[in-house]
Amino acid sequence: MATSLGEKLKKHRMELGYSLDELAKRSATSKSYLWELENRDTRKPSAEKLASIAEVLSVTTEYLLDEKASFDDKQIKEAFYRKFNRLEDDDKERIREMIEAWGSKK
Amino acid sequence: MATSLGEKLKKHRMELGYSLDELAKRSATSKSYLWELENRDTRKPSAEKLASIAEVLSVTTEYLLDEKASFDDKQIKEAFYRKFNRLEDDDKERIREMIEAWGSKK
DNA sequence: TTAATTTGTTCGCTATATCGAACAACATTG
DNA sequence: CAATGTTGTTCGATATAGCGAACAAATTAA
Repeated sequence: MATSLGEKLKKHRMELGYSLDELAKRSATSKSYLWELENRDTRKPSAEKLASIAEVLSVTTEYLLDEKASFDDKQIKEAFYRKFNRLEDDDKERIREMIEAWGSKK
Repeated sequence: MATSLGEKLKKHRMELGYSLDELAKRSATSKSYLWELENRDTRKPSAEKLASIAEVLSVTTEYLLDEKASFDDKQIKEAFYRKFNRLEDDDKERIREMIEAWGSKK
């Protein structure tokens, strides 16, 4: 199952239906460099770039980097939380309230 | 509490009682580059390097990268996380959608 | 069909990541 | 004290990260 960084990037990008250009715009990268990351396994992106891409793809950098890592729920949840954490404070608060309310409705 | 990458690296290295040279040998880096990472905040290490260092320091790359992250955030995160996970599936989905939407506004 | 638009690919250039080796400051030992 | 070892610091050299723009292939519009 050992999937390379490039394969993972491509897979998750396609799953979201993004073109290289689209992903480049959403993350802090360029189309051409994304292509290199996907197709040339000699590339070593900076932590910043990779984190930026990982966020858009809703995965963790750990998952992207680890050749052996499989894409399980933990990865998704971690990424989910990180996304939540980047919201503005009052947006966070509203989400918390919802979770609170829905969590006790049963 | 905004701690820079350099400050965090130094702090955790010292806590382990490692010299620059020692950390360089244990991770896949050089002494001189470690010094630059700690003292010049213009450096942007590759994901590989950072992951290697993070592993030796027993911290995550996410923690190292996120200027705002502090250790005590973790408990809060865990609690929130568990609560969210206990929701029903479609409630989870709605929350996810909101985070997605609010996260990409602006 | 052809024209226009969207995608993926290549290429050359500049900035910088990263190293080894030299140097400085300081501690330790005899 | 001098000698030796251990840290931290600086610097020049090299490889490559990462970009924009040009090009090619595919898709959609007309």
